[in-house]
Amino acid sequence: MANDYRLDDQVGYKLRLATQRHLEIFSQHISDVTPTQFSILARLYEVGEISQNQLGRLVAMDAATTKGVISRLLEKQLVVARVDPNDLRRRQISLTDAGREVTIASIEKAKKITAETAACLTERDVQRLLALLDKI
Amino acid sequence: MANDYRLDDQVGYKLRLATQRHLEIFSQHISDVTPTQFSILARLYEVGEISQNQLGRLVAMDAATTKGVISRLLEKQLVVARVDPNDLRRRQISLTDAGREVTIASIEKAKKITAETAACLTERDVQRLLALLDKI
DNA sequence: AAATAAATGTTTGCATACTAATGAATGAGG
DNA sequence: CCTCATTCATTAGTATGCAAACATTTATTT
Repeated sequence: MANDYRLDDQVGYKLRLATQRHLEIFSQHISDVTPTQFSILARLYEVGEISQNQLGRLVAMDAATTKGVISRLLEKQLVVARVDPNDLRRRQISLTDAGREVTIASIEKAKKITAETAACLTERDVQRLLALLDKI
Repeated sequence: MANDYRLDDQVGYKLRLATQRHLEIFSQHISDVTPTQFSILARLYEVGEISQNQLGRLVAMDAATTKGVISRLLEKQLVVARVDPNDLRRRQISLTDAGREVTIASIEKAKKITAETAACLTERDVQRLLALLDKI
């Protein structure tokens, strides 16, 4: 029966709504970069200079998506790219000074974002949610 | 300190990964419509003929996004649109016979998708996850 | 060494998704 | 009846995100 199917109770639908809500909170706190761009910056801050595709893999983005995100970060002069002399296929990406500043400042704000997103949840709820999302 | 921030432990990041995984599972089972298109179809199946914008609101999409989704469903001839004679601004949307068939068939598949997405979760986990996502 | 395979990055095309601006139609109040 | 705010739909612009096709470079195999 198709009549006992409730869209509102589906995991995929709820995931979209939760993501929607989170993106809204994000943009209220951080306006200079998008969530996706922030992921790249935060990861780059963790690992230092690294090739473009490898960086993309570290944040679970495919090469085409990564290309676009990096292009926009290059335009904003938050990162720089240079060809790897040891492997001419690779573009090594690294943070600029401005990029490092934005990243550090954003990380502080991101902590508030995570807190606000999970405002209705207890600490245990958050851990539980992360664990459940992990299993998917 | 920015050093105690772990991207991998953030709700937003995990939401993106979980959504990614779910979209992959979805496309493996249902190839004729996208998850977004399916949401529209499923809701339309529930409520019957309704105006385009109102339908969009019922699945939490803004007018611009709804417009694109409906256009593609019209091209596939799964829905039809007619101007509401009582309000010339409105486009009333409804399922075609083909659309109804696709919707019913997809709902059956969607049940499997939800099951597979939550394969690593117990029934209680799923309920808990839905409740947690709801709170966000 | 030559042929083959694999990895890296780019481009194009399609589908979401949001903001802002626009135009048409409606309804409420004066 | 007329104005004005609101609603509805569309359009343009920006940003993800994926798949597929491609060129370049590197690694492997024969």
